[in-house]
Amino acid sequence: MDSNSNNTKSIKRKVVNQLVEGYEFATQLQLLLSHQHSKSHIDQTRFASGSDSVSGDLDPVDELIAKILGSFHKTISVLDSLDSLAVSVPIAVEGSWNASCGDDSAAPASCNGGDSGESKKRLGVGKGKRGCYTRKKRSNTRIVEARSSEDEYAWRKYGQKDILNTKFPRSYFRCTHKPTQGCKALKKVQKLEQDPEMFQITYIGYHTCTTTDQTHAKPEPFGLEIIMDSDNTLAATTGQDHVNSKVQEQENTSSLTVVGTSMVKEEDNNNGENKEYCEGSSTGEDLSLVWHDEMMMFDDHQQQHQNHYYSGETSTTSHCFAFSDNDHQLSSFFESYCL
DNA sequence: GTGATTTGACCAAT
DNA sequence: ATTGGTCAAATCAC
Repeated sequence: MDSNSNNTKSIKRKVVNQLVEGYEFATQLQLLLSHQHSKSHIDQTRFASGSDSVSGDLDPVDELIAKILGSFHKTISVLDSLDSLAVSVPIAVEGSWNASCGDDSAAPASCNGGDSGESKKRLGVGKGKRGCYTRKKRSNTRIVEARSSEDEYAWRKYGQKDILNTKFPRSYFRCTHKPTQGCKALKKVQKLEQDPEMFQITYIGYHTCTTTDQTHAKPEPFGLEIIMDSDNTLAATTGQDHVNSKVQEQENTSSLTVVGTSMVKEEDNNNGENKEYCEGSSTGEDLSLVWHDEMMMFDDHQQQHQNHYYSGETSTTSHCFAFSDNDHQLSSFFESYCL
């Protein structure tokens, strides 16, 4: 166990280094972006013309993004090795995920063999599984406000419901790949009453599918602004200056901060199936993806999409990284780093 | 014919 | 008891 802890220390050191590097890149990127912004270098055309930059000009932004991603990927692999050491890595992207682990996976408690026929299956059809499921607390949710409910994932609607005191119904989606890959990602979409043009999208869990129709994430409506956890406490914002006021209001509620963070997109490929894949067990991969996402959002941001993002992952406000309190070494490091 | 959506029923959490 | 979340048959769209 001792060698293990030594190992852990050195790995953590590596992690810190990588993250610091990422942080620096991110800062640079932030500067760049704000510059571009002030030059009103907003290429909406890129969005309109269906994607990919007219990219003759591989601008420094792209370069930086690549660096950042690289940096985070390194981190992830380090964390992975940590994981394989069976060391409990507290770096955990926040949240009581473990608590909610088993999430969907857990077999319905009372539904199985139960339901010995009888019941009130008025719809007959001996399936006897209707409405049969166990509801769990899900802490790993991210709430987004966006102009469109679309994103780069393929979702399948499985329900709609009128919600008390709300004007618009809420729609329920699950990943299209659930049947084939056991992907457990879910999302709920509901129009905002104040602004019916906007949708509040709640993402629950992460994609475990190796989905590829994620084809170069078309610059969909995403453009991050706020990231909050399911409790509505601020979790992250982009590093942008113009963090919208909503965020600011929330800011004092968050103690830890991070530079870019947000939701995870490209899940870990430990395909849900057998492993309960506690969504968010955060082997660190989450983090990278998170970052990747964030970058996309930065990009989108240029398109003036004012979407709000909340997340249950990591806490953040603007410039520092933070980890769950379990990892004092890291969090204190970043706290001081950020001061 | 196949896959996606709709919709009412069912169930768990509060 | 109420309400949100899920199931799955029916229906729709391609």
